[in-house]
Amino acid sequence: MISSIAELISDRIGTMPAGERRAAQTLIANYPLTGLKTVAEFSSAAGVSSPTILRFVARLGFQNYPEFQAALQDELAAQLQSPASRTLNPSSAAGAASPMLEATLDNMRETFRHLSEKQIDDIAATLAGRRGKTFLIGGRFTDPLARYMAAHLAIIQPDVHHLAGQESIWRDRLIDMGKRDVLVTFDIRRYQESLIRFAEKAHERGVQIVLFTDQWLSPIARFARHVIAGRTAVPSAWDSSAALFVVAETLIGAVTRRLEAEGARRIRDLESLR
Amino acid sequence: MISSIAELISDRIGTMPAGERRAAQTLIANYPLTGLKTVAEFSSAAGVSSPTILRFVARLGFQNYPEFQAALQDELAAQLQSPASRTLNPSSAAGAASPMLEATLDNMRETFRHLSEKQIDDIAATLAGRRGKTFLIGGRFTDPLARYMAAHLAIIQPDVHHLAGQESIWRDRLIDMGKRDVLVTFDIRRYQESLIRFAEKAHERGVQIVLFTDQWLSPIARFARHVIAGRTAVPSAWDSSAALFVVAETLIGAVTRRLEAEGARRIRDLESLR
DNA sequence: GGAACGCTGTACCGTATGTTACGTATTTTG
DNA sequence: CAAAATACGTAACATACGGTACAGCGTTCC
Repeated sequence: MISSIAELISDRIGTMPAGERRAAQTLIANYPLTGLKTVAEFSSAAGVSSPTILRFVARLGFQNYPEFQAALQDELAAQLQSPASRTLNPSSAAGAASPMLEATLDNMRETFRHLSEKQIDDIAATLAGRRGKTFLIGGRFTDPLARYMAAHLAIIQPDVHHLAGQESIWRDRLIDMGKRDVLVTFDIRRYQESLIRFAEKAHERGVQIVLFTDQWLSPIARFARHVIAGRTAVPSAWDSSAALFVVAETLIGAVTRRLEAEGARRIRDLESLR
Repeated sequence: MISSIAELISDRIGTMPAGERRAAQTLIANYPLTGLKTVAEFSSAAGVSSPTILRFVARLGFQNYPEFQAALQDELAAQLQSPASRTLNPSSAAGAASPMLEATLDNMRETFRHLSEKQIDDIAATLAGRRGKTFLIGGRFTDPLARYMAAHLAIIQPDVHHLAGQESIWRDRLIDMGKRDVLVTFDIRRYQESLIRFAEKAHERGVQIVLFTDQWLSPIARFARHVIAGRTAVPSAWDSSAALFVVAETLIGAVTRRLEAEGARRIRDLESLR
């Protein structure tokens, strides 16, 4: 059963030629506003010509463009009058449609339920307040998270390093690490021996360790100053790092806020370098 | 402070003559839809003549009718993009311990609302069904997402490559790309010139492009076979890639399920290598 | 490799739309 | 009560909007 135009589009988008597909994608991207504008605006937004837009709406079954717009407006009217209908849409939005999404959302709520604001603040203070260096490292699947965090932190403060590549390469960096430094580690099942060894050595040198792990806690938790335990279970062959990702983003935001005063100048300097 | 047009109207409705007041009332009655229709429709709905409508919008401070409609559309766009502001009372926000988390959860729901299951399936089929190679690339902040996806896909199928490092290095890889290959690109604001150029060249070689972008669509959308538009707005100095991350995980899961039959042997082989 | 097909954009057309001028009705004020 | 001012609608106008014909191009299928 196809009730909305959006569904109609995603149903037929596969059978459309390239140009019309671009039209469909731009419309879906911020639905339904683009469809309420003029043909010329729609076409230039999609990067195609006007006739392509008209052929697109014709393919959807509308006689002409105004009829298409009227349908969009009717849909919008129904939506605005009963906001509940949007959350309760049984076909696409509802829970059962994407169990993956639902599980992920649950994971995040659960993760943050066990994560107090004070904890976030403390960790942000650790990352923002220190005078030493920040190192980030991750495991096989979590290394991208370390990179993501490093990419942001490196902009707002100096001496942020992501440790990549061979294990032997990190080990040599240990010599640079001391009590004033922080090591942010990502490690979820299966926990990697090499990471554990490295974290332990860093800990012995007095490095403060911030650990992102799953709810079963990597062995690194023994050495860690701060531990963030995210939920990872989803109906998939793989574990999900999404909850940890969101915590990482939250932390990036918190650190940024703390450094805003001193960091603003730094960001301005960076902008001027471009 | 008057922020919305509705407020502006109720502010000035007292000083309006009878005809314009009727126009104002019919517009408020089912706001803002009547204002998006034509002057003739608006006027007949209000039971007045066309010029009265035009005088009405002129009194509100707009130069002409299209300008008035554009303002309404902008307002609507802002409203539709942040569903939280409508369902959640911004002042109360009892459950919202972390506004960052709430915004992120909203982003995900909103992202998946615009993303049909069929679309995911189509993209998964593209990634799983091809006989060619898969390349992944990302921008400054999204490159970790490309890495994350590559780390998983590389396990369940051969010829998965993450493109990293200098632009000149990717460009040389273009020579390996052809019609049977797929390029997964991550690009959010600010869109990177180098990525756009690269995607365009790949497109010219017949490579199928799967694009992860934000709701404003990277220019790469013009060349893309599939476009995933994720919501990125959060109360932070940075944009959030969390929604795209979850889509990536969902896609990884979908591809894995598709390859399970043929891929099972491969995974067994990998296990035995450890 | 050639031919047929389908897709896309350019250029043009008719028309519906927003806009304006003007005359009439209605209200307001002295 | 008269006269002026304001408000409103009818009708004519110009613009720009949606729609169409056609040619070029790429793609696919013999």
